[in-house]
Amino acid sequence: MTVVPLPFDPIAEARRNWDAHEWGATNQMATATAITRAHQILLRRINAALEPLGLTFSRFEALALLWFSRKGSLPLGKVGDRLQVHPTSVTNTVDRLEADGLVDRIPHPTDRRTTLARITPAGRRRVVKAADALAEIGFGLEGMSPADLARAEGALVDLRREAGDF
Amino acid sequence: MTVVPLPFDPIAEARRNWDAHEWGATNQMATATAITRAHQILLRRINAALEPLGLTFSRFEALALLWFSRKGSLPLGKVGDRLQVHPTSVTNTVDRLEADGLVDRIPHPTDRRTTLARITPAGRRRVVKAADALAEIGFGLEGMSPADLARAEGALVDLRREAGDF
DNA sequence: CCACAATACTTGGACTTCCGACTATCTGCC
DNA sequence: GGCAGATAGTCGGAAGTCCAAGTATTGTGG
Repeated sequence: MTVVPLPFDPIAEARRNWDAHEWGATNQMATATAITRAHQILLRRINAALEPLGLTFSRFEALALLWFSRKGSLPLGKVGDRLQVHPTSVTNTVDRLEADGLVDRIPHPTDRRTTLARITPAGRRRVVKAADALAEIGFGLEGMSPADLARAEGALVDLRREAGDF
Repeated sequence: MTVVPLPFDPIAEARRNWDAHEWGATNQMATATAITRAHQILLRRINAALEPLGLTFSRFEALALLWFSRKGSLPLGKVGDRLQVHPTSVTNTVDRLEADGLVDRIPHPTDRRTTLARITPAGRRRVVKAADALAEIGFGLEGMSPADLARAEGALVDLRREAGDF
């Protein structure tokens, strides 16, 4: 992908245009754009760091969740709730992790509707390597000062809470 | 999608686990997760608001960019630079906008390699409606206070700049 | 106790994004 | 002038996300 620095901040530019046309909600527009761009940057860097390990960010998130879980397994639905993704995305993610032998599906002991995803020993080894790789690149956020990290995280708490993230 | 509030902040939880395993870069991990979740929330709300208009967020961004441009047209490459997306994504987006009659492709007057995307009158009408719809929902950021909007935007400036956004 | 509703997951389809590879065109330097 | 390399865009394929719909199982109210 071409990475050619622009001679100006595109968000400041958008702000001017937005105000000129009196479209309203300019501050929200600017913040939404900033979050979108930040996410694009993050995801590209993180996925690039995980690519040699045969993982993507979403697979890593799922794997880390299982790794942190007490029994090393969780119902697929719980995984979706925690990662805030659609059930079909969980199916897809677990399919791929299972194909790579990092996870397996086992039946729930009492509820036959439910399937558990369980991290395998290979999965545990892989997720540790991936965590190292991500820590190595500072999760793609090396451009941010500690103060900015805290500011960004804090500013987004209310949005996540109001949206039902917790 | 199921939206079941969790009884705790998953990021605080991840922070504890991360620290317990001494994986490093905990602050970056937390911020990266917050940005990822915020983006998921945003994108869902914005696309839901645009769906009745037959648009998606990426198509809207491209359309708005053309609408703001002086001549109502831009080379496809410029669109990609401004939106920070891959050239193939621009091809895809413009294909769909063109199929809906909101944009057309015209040759560059002097450089025959280059194709311009030009917004049509229908495109101009549509983008105004879409901007109204997005302002109506505050770009999906109604959960954030004005102070938090500014904090988030400010905290992400360095990341964008360092990544070549401008 | 049994029909109806809710829950858990999967399948198929649409959309966006990226990468690698390819064609066409322009630019620069010998 | 002409060839090598850069630039612009497209195509095919892989991956992620979502929605709508379908199957299987569990829960519940009359």
